[in-house]
Amino acid sequence: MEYNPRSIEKKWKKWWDDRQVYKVDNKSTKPKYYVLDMFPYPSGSGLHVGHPLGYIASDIYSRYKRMQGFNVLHPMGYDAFGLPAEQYAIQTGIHPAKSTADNISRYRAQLDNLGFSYDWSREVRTCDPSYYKWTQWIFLQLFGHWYDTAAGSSKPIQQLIFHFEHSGTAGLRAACSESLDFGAEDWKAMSSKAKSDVLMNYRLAYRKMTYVWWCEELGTVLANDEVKDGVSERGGYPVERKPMLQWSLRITAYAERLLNELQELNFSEAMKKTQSNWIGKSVGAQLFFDLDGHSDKLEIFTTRPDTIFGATFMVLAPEHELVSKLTTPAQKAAIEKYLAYVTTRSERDRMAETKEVSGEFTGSYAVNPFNQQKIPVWIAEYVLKDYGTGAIMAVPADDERDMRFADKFGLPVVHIIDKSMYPGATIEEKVGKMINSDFLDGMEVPDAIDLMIRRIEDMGIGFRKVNYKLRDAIYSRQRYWGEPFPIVYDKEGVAHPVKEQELPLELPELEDFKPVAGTKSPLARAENWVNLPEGWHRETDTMPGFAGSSWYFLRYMDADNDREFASKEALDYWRDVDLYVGGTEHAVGHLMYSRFWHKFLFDIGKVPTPEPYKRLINQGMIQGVIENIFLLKEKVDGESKFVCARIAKKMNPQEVVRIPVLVDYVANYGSPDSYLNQAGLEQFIKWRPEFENALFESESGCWQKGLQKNSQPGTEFKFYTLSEVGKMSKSKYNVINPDDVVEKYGADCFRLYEMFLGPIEQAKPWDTKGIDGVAKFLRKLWNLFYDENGKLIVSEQAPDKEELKILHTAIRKVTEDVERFSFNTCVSAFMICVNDLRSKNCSKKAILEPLTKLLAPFAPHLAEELWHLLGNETSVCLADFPVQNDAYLVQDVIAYPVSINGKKRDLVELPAGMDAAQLEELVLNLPSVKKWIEGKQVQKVIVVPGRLVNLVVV
RNA sequence: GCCCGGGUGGUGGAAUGGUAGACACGCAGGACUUAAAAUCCUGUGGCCAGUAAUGGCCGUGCGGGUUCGAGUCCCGCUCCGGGCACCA
Repeated sequence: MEYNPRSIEKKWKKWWDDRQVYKVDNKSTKPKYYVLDMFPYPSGSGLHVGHPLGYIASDIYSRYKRMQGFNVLHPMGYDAFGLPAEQYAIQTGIHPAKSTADNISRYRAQLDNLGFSYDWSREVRTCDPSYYKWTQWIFLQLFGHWYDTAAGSSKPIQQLIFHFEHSGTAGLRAACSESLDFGAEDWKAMSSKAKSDVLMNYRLAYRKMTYVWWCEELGTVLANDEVKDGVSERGGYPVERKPMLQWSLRITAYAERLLNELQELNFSEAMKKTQSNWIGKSVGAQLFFDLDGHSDKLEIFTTRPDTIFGATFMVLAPEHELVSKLTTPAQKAAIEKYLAYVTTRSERDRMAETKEVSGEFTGSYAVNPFNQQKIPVWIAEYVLKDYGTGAIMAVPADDERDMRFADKFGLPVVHIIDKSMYPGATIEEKVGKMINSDFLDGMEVPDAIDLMIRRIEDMGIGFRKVNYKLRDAIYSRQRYWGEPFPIVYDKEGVAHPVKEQELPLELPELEDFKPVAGTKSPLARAENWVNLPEGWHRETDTMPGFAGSSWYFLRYMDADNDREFASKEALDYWRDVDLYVGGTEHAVGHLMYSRFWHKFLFDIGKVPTPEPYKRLINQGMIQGVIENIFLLKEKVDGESKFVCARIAKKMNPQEVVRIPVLVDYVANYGSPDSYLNQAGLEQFIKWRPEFENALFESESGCWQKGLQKNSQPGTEFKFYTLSEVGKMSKSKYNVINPDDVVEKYGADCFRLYEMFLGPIEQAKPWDTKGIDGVAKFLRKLWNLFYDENGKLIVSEQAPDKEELKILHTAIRKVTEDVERFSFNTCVSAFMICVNDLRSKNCSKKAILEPLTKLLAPFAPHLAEELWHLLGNETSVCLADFPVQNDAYLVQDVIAYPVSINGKKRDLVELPAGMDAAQLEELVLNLPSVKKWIEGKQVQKVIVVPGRLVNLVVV
C-alpha cells in the first residue's frame, strides 16, 4: 500500500469534523492555554504560502499543548474592515460586504486545506455588526473616561466634572492635550459648548486638528501607502496635507505603563526595543520663551536645557499655531511660499531629508530668559507639529541637524561644551564641560542639566518634563468600509455618545463609496442616516483598521455573547493570551494599540489582566523569488549599447513583456550564459514551455517563436536569468498558492516543509526545491508500517536498547525544540529517527506508536492514519504526548575532541565518567598529542568533562 | 534619515563561548531497469601533498578586540530584509 496523502487527509478531516475534535469548552478541569494567531485581512489575492508559516507553528504548539493535557483555545477569524475592499469597490462597483464575504470563504477553504485545529465555532469578523457593536462600545468607554495621572488609572468623565465643579483644575493631575487653568466658578459659568471643549481636552477619545493627504483630482483622502514621491500612486496626481478635525485616542496617557510593563513580557528583545524606541521616553524641560513684541509665549521642550546659552535660533513646525502671528509683513510672502511647499511633503520625507535642510525666517524674535539676547524664530519642516510642543530651541554647536541648518542659513554658532576630555564622544552624547554658559561654566553636562532645570523651575519659566515620542493615535478615517462612530452632534457641534442600547450603530448601505466634495467622508452621502431631528447629525467618519483588531482576542473567549463583549466567567477562565504568533510588521501598530486598549479595559474593571499577551513569537516573512529573464539585444556595429526586456518567472506569458532595464543594472549581473537567436529562443522555450506563445518585446523589437520582427540581420540576442528576493505580491507575479502545493504533496508534507525551511523568526524566500526531501521522509516513515507488497508489518516484538535510544533521542529533541519554537530542527530530528529505525529495520509497535504521537502535532493526518493502523480508535490529537525516559539516553562512551591551542587535532572515544585528572593524563599520552607537544612546554590544560580537552603549548 | 533584524558550502539551513557545515536539496559516481521515472548505496566546504590510507593549510560579509578557545561576546564598517504612525 502506498502512502496516498490525498485520500488519507480527506478521510481524517471529515472524521475530525464529524466528531468536533477541536471544539473547546469554557468549562474544564484542565489548565487553560490560549494560542492566538494574528487574524488575516482577507485580501482579494487569497492566502499565499507566507501566511500559513505562523499558523502552522501555532497549530503545532496548540496540538502539542492539547496532548499535554491543556484545555487549548485556538481560534481564528478575520480582520475584515479595510481599505483594499473599498478601493476594489470604487473600481468595480462590487460592494465591500460582498467582496469581503467572498474573500473570507476563499480564505476559509484554503485554511481548511491545511489541517488546522481551530475551533471555528468561535470565528469572529470585525465587519460583522454583532462584533463591531462591541468595538463601538469600547470606543464609547474611551470617550467617557479620562486618565488620572495621580492615580495611574482611567476614571469616568463624571468624576472629572465633579472635580471641576468643586475645585476647577486645582489639584488635578490628568493626561490632557494642553494644560488648562480655571476655577470652579469659571467652570460653572461655561456654556455647554465650552464645557464640551474642555472635556475634549481630557477624554481618552477626543477630537483634534490633524492632517490628512488630500488628492483633489481623485477627490479622496489617501493613505500614506497610496502616496508615492509626492503624488498619488493611482494616476500620479498632486496631493497635499490638509488639516481636519479628527478623532484621536490618548494612548500617550498610557505611555509610561506601556513602557514599564513591557519588561515583564516574554517578547523578543528586539520587539521590546522596537516598542521602547517607539514610545521614546525622554526627560528634559518644558520652558517658555518670551517673544519680542508679542504677549504670547513660545513653549518648547528640550532634553538639553544646559545648552540654552548656545541657542542661536528657534524653530517652529510650519503648522505651529503661532506661525501666522509671528510672521512679519516683510517675511509674509516667503513664509507662505514655504508653507505651500510643506503641504506637499510627507512626514517621512521631512524626517528623512537631512542632507538638504530647508526653512524660512518669520521675522520675529524670542528672548533668551538667561541673557535677554534676541533669538530669531524660524520655521522648518524637520520640526514636527505632533512631537513635543512642535517647537525647539536650536543649538547648532550641539546638534547635527541644527548645525546644518545654521550652516545653510548663515546663523551664528556658539560653542558651549568642551568635549576635549572625551575623545571619540559624538556630538549628541551628554558629556563634556560647559563653556560660554555663564553660571554653568566648568560644570559637567549631567550636572548642568540638573542645575538648569532647577533654575528654570525657580524662575517660573518652565518645569521638568517627561516627554514621549509616542503620539496619540489618529482614529478617524474618511472611508466607508469601517465601523461608524457611535457619536451624534447637536446644533452647536457638541459630540454626544449614542445610547448603549442603540448599538450596534450599523453601517448604512451605500452604492457610491467615493467621498463627498471636499474632505467629507463617503458616509455623508447617506443623508437620511446622517441627519437627525432638531439639527443634530451623525459623525460620518469611520474607525481605522486597528479598532477591530485591538480587542478581537477577547471576543473569541465568548464569541456569541450579545450582552457583553465577553462574559466575566469566560474572561476569568481564559484571562489572557499565553502565546501570540504573528509578523513583526505589527510590532508598533497593532501590538501597541491592543496593549493600550487592554490596559484601559483593565482600569475600568472589564478584563482580569493588565497585559493581553504573555508570550509573543514573530514569524519571518516568506518572501517570493522574483526571477527575471533578460533578453538583450547587442548591437554588433561596434557600439556596446544594450537594450533588454525583463520578465518575471510567474508572469502570465500572454501578458506583454516589456520593462526596459537600465544598462548599468544589467551590466552588474555578470555575463549572459547563452545567446538568444532563433535557435536560442527555441532552447529557451524548451526550458520554459509556458512561454511558447509569449511575445518578447524590447525597446527596439519584438520576438516570438517562429517570428522575427523588427530585428536586423546580424543582430544577436542574449538571454540570462537572475533572481531577486522580495515580498510576495500579485504585482510581482511571484505569489504561490498553498493549495497547489497541497494538491501535489499533501497538507502534512506542506506543513512539515514550511517548518523545515528554517527558523520561524527568520525571513526567507519560498522555494519548493527541498520539498522532495520531506516527501521522501514521509514515505520512509510509511514504509516502516507497510512492506513493498502493501502488507502491514508492525510487530509486537519488544524493542532493544538501541531502538529505545533512537526513539527517546527524538522525543527529547522534539520536546525541547517545540518549547523553543525551533520547528526546523524538530523535522530534522524526525528524519534522523526514521533513518535510524530504517537502518535497523525496526517496525516494532512499541517504537512506532510513541513516534506516531510525537509526530501528530506536525503531520496530524498521517499520524491519525498510522494511529488507527496501530489499532487505536480514539483520535491521536487527544493522546498523551510521549515523555522521554533518560534511562534510555545514557551515553557509555564520549567522543572527546582534543585540541592544541584551540585547534582540533584528534578525536578520542573514552568511557563516560572519567574525571578531569584521568582525562588529562590520558590525553597527554596520546601519540597524536605527543607529536604536537614534543619539544614544547604545555602551559595549561583545559578539561571540560563530557565535552573536550584543550592544551595550551608554547 | 531614524528604529529593528540578518549575512555560515552550489542551495535551505545546524551548532548551551567548546568537534563549524547536523538534517535536507542539488550535484557526481554506482546498483536495479531494454529505457526512463521511482528506489537504494557511496561521495560531496575550498586549497595543497599523497596511488591510497591519510596529513597539512585556509574557511561562518569586511577590519579590529576580549578569551585557553569566537559563527556565537565587544567596537568600527559594509551589504541585504522589515518598519517608520491612514496597507493590513
